[in-house]
Amino acid sequence: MGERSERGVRRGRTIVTLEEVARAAGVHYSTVSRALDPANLRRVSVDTRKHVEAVAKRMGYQPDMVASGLKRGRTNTVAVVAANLGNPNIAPVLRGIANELERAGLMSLIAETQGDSARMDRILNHLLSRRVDAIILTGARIRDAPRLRRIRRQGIPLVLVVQEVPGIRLPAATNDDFLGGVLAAKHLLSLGHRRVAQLRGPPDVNSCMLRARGFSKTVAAAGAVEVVVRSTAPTGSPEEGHLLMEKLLDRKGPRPTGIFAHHDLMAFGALTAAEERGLLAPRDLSMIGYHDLPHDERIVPPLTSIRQQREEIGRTAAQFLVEMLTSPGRSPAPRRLAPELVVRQSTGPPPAIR
Amino acid sequence: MGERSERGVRRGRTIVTLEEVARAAGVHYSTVSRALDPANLRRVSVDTRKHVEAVAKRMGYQPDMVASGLKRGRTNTVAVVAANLGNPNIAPVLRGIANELERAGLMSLIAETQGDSARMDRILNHLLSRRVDAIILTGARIRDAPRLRRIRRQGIPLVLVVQEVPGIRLPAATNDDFLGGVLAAKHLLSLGHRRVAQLRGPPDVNSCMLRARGFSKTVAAAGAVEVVVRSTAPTGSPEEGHLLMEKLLDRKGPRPTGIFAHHDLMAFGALTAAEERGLLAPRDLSMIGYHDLPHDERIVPPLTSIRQQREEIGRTAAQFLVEMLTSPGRSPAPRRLAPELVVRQSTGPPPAIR
DNA sequence: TTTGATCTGTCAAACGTTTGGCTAGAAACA
DNA sequence: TGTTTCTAGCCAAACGTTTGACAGATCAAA
Repeated sequence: MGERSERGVRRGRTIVTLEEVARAAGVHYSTVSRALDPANLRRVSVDTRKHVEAVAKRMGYQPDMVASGLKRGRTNTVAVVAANLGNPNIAPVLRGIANELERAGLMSLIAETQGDSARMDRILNHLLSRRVDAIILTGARIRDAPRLRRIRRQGIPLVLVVQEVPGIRLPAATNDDFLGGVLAAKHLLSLGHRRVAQLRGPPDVNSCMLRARGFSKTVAAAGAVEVVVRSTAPTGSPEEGHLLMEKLLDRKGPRPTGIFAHHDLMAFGALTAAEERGLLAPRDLSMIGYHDLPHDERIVPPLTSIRQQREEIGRTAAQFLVEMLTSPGRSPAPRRLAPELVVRQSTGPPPAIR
Repeated sequence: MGERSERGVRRGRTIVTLEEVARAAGVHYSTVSRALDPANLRRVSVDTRKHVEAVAKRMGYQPDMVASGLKRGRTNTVAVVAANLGNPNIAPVLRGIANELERAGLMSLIAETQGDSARMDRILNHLLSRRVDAIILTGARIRDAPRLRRIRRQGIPLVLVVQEVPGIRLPAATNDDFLGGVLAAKHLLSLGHRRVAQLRGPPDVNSCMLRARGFSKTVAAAGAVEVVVRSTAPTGSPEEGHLLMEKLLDRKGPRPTGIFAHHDLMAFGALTAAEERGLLAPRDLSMIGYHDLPHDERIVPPLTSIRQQREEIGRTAAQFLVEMLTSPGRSPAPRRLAPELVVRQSTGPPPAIR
């Protein structure tokens, strides 16, 4: 084995090793290792264990998880890769994940891709290189499929959250966005709207596609008319909502009275665009958003929206992961949690029948 | 050295090691290590380097940063510990940090304390155990001082961001919150308000204390009257703003006409509370918030607020860190970046002189 | 020819753990 | 007493890198 360092200082940091604790406790360092490892109860007597624990505590011993990780091939760390931390939707999901993982003795560390594929690649490579035990990916785009396949081939457990990616079967915990679209449509239809429209999110985002499909299908089944306006920009910003709403209002023919915006922020912008033409909700049109952001209540008019079980979605994803880690080979089936309609004042009966 | 594993699979993960690349390339594994390390240019011929690189690439070699970290005592990873990722203020700061660190070849990984001291301790211990190269802490509370001293004693570079902690001298990049308070006061005073009040954030948050001080001092210097209302709850939520505003309006005597809320969300709640009593901004009172959140424009009335250089604050903190890592022993002086007043429609002249 | 010097590359010892194997002694059993 | 079975603890080999020490070529200079 050879000589071991006596200094206890490395790169300016005070570091106390097993060996040093062992010397102070008068036992072999492997005994210290066992004494401090709850899984190794049988190999060390109660007295020794107590003694070693006391010495370790006194010396401020902190196990080196890098060394441990190297030996064990496991780091007890899970990486959560998020697309955009500015998205107010994401924090509760991350919290659900972190809390559930902590219960399993795992630590979650978060990285942000900033919606940039190149950065996502760098991050994923780094994390693989770091030998994290698993990866949770939130906000994956449809175009990320090849990337995900590559990761999965490495044999590392991978779970999606918030966004599924069609064409690649991975454990995923998401909101049931198809149902979300259905709920939005049903609400407008039940108020009497017969001419409706969607302000769509980006086509590369699976959840938006699902919302759109759920909405359209429900509208069609009821025999109502959907006015289609193509989405353009890649984000769910107020600016985009404004733009799409203008496109919609610029169309010839009778204008739709019920609008479903795929994102609350888009709804904000759309409401502004409508107001600029003298159209007020809910008098002249009804607006329903998506996500139930914290400010929906404060804006005028308070926005009807679709609420998701954000924390629960995160927790579910974490549970999937723990399941995969404890029984390798398992691959839990994707699960979609039901959203809920939150009615506020931005929706009402259409002007005709008022 | 002994036999090395031939399998290339560990815990279900396909892992290719230096040794395997070396065997395939027909050289010693130390040569592979050197060939792939840009710092070791001189020890390996161009031909060998090219050959090794090709083989490594073909085999999909990914260096094991756990092993490397153990040997080098450095992981090229910086942990960013955030109090609350739901705070819309924080994402741009994190982005500034991540982008600046990436330029220095460092990766930032984020953990969230959820405002819980016990969790913060667990996270910090874990990170120290992980041997991260440095820690950036955002949103530290005043009561965290002992905790921070403990970390610093371990010799790990530690930088504060967004919040300084009085009584412990650490490199920190923050908004100049004293100046923020001054700006808010000056704005109200210049509109003609002579009777003002603050809806304060929690006293355990240094930046709120600074805002309060800057505001009070400026008001006093101008000979105007500040009506004091004690803060109660520990968060900057709309509910708290609502509560404090009610407390303020319940007081006897002439009511203040200019209100400075320490957080935009508090301002939202306060506006609602005022409206419930028939008081509208800016007609009956002026409201100025803090943080310039994205929704300030959409609410009614659009909120006058104080804007910070969020990304720049993050970048500055990261620069401090890089400086500390490259020249150990250095401890950059705290830096406070100037905020900016953003005037919207929630402020105007007081009713008396209207 | 010797003597260096310069390049390339190999050897092997770490880094701090974990863990199978081993052994000394105690306890149990015949 | 002799044999077996436990128990508690030590020994040392890994885990995959990095890196100082060393050595075989090659080449130039003396």
